[in-house]
Amino acid sequence: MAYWLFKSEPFKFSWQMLKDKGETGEEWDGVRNYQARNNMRAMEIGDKGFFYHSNEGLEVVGICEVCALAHHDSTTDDPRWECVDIRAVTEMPKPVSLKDVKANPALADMSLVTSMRLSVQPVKEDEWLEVCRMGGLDNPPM
DNA sequence: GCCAACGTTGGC
DNA sequence: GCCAACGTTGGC
Repeated sequence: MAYWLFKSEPFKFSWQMLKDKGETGEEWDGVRNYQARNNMRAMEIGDKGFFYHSNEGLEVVGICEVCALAHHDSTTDDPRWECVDIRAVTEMPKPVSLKDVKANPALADMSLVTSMRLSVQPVKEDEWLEVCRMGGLDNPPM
């Protein structure tokens, strides 16, 4: 089991929109970055991820999980690009802002801080637990 | 809206 | 295979 972080600009695809998709989830298409794609290739069914709103909000708003392994991205003919499907699992009782993450020394090495522009990031287990704690999730999905 | 960071492209 | 040019991302 591994942990990840998915970034999205809420006016393009928001947490609310993912929740509305229900159990079926949504194809995480549109990624055109090798590192982000490789992260998705490494994902397994049931892997959990933070859902982060970039540009607006700038906070972790919820937790999602991988419900389909990496497959061809239907929004392009280019065979290089693949994506997984994700679905909403639970909402953060208290969204965790980028500011809060940066202010927490325990999260100084988190990709969100060190690789700001990467849109699909790996998250370490201790980081996962810490952000869940900050978000008010007493029993983090694992 | 600006701009810094950084990934990608393409000429050589 | 290098590197300059260019495009995009994303915080501020």
